[in-house]
Amino acid sequence: MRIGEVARRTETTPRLLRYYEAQGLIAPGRAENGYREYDEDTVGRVRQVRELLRAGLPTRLIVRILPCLSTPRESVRFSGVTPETVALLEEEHARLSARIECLTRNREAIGAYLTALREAGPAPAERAPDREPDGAAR
Amino acid sequence: MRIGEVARRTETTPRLLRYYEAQGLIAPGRAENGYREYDEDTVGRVRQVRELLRAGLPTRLIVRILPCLSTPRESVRFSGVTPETVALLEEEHARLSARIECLTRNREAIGAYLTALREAGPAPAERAPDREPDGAAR
DNA sequence: TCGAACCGTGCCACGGATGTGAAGGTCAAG
DNA sequence: CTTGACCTTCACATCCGTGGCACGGTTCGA
Repeated sequence: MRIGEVARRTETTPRLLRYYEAQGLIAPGRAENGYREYDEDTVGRVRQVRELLRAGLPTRLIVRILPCLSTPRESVRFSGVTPETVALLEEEHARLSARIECLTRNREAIGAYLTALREAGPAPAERAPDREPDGAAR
Repeated sequence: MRIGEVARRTETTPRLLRYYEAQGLIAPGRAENGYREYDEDTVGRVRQVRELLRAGLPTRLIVRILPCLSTPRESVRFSGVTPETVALLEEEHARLSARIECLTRNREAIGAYLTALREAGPAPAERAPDREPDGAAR
């Protein structure tokens, strides 16, 4: 598969795919004519990268955790794992946990606030009930 | 309290506090001589901001959710909440959920990988079993 | 065979985010 | 007066994601 098709299927652009390659996030092969040659997996991989980026992870980090996530689980390439790699992963694992915890705490705070709002008075009799009584959330 | 003390107590710098102010994250008063005047709450607020930033939230977002989180829960200032604000909060709530979900999924993938590693062969008879048998995480 | 569409490289630049640094002036106190 | 904390403003650095342009090679169909 060539770059254009991958771009279409991942809703990105060739430009961005080359950028990701430069960042070490994907590593396509090359055809004889110099064209990049992508396999099927790339599409999923790119999607995962994008998802992680949207979640706020920097590419640096993604580069490091992706190898352990993307390749098929079956083929156990546990052989080449150095203790350093393990330490790195454990560190990232902890980092992610901290991040998740923080986000969860704050999400819950927002949730609680919203709940309180709804209970305390959806319309303080001010003059409001004029629009459609049902508030379609966006 | 002046900027230097806040900086010390939040482990930041005056520079950064001015920056946060420019971003709308804090809003100190001013003394007659032009010096910024911070109240006690600022310290906690700054800490929370930093935490959220570390968790990967952009300041834009923090600016908007912070007002609902920081001020004391008792004094219910539910009065001035427009429907727009509520919608905004709901949106952010959803966004946070998505983010958390994504991070959780990937953290678990890392966790699973690590577990598999440990089970498959902590040391392929190379020379390892020497450290404390219990792995204190981190 | 010719052109269009595609791919390649390299480079420059923008825009926003999070900061940091430095210059130059003011204020308060020893 | 000198020192240190504070003020403002301009600039710079980095990262991430993009866009653009130039310039050349490849593929494919009319």
